[in-house]
Amino acid sequence: MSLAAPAAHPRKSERTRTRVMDSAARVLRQRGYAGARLTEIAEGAGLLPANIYYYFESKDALIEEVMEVGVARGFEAVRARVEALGPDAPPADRLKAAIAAHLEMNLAQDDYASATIRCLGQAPDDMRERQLANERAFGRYWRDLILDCQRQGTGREDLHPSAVRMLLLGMLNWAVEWYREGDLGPEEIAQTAISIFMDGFAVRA
Amino acid sequence: MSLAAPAAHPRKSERTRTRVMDSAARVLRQRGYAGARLTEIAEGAGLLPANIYYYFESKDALIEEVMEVGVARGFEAVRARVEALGPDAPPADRLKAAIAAHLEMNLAQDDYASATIRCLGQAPDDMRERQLANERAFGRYWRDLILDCQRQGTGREDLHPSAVRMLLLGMLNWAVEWYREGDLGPEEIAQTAISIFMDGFAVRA
DNA sequence: GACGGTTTTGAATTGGAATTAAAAATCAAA
DNA sequence: TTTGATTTTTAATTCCAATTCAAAACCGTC
Repeated sequence: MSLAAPAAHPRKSERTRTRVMDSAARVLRQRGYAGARLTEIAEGAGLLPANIYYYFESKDALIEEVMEVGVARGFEAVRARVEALGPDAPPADRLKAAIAAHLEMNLAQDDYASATIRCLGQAPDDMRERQLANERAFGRYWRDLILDCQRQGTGREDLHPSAVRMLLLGMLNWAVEWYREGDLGPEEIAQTAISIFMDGFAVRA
Repeated sequence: MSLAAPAAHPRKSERTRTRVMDSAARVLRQRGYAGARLTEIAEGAGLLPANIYYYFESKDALIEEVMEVGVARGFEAVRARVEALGPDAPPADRLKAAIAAHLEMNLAQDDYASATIRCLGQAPDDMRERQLANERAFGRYWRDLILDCQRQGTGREDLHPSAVRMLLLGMLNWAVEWYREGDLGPEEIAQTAISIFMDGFAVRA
């Protein structure tokens, strides 16, 4: 009558469950997979460690659920921003929008998305496998954004599309590691990333 | 008469100590900071876990030493490749050489360098502080490579140099997370990275 | 082949964090 | 206000990996 069945309680404690996940996402973003202690997560949610087990099977189950939400939200944010351009927007604009959305999402807004990025590499093998499977649709979406540019003639065709994708996503994802609130805000960083990725650092001849 | 005093033993066991560090670097690269078990490190070096304490104060001391070597080697590889161009090489060429060296070092050659990259974000706060201090010289070197391009007119001046540096290094460092031996080798990836970073993905008008 | 220093071993010990279980408290409704 | 379900607490317990320690084994040298 409980455990890992969120829908089983139409009751009010749904709220608490969410609070636990929010706290977990924050801690995970901050400390990474292995550094995250259940005690700190519980504290952040305002309850005792043992209590978490009323809502989640295990620590790993909690983390995995956070990561699922993270992927979903990241994907949604990117897609929404891209689709908002309308169906006839040029592929290059779509790609730029995706970059901005991804970066802003991860730097400014969502602990879930950035926690997911940080934890993927640290999670145990089986968990990572499942997670990567989850992200595949997201990966395809990026791949298509890039391929559309190439097909339409605005993206260079002499570059291996999947290398392009990985390098681009690396540039964006790694920002989670170094970004701290300060002089340069997420929007400026996003614009810089777009500018470098699309036009390059070199001065045009 | 031992412990953390490598120079105290001009004896032959210097060899074993190195073997432990090599193994640690490999495991660290593979599993990350928290995922690395002393047991696995010992096994990889062909000795028992307890034996490690004959050579190192603690697990953390071992890891920290690996990371120090990692930074040093990474820096050295980049600098060597850049300096090899000679003192009059154009800044853009120097920057390109640095990118290639960094990427190839981390993807193909050195467990120490890539272990360092992976672990930095996961290490405990005090250790990370010390490590970041260590990397500062490396960071300055990259900064200068970028600034020289800008000063000389081959690097765009409308971009914030430190944002450029972080995004570039992100693109390179993240490759450690996704790269697996396969179709695309380190050299091809390096060339793609250089091409994207310098000239951009967009087709020139 | 015995001796002192060096290195390895095996068998505890420790410590921290996850997890469990059962008792208490809370709460919503009858 | 009682009652049954839901939620929280308290107090173990378990588990696992790091660490310690004292005893052995090794090794070059006299």
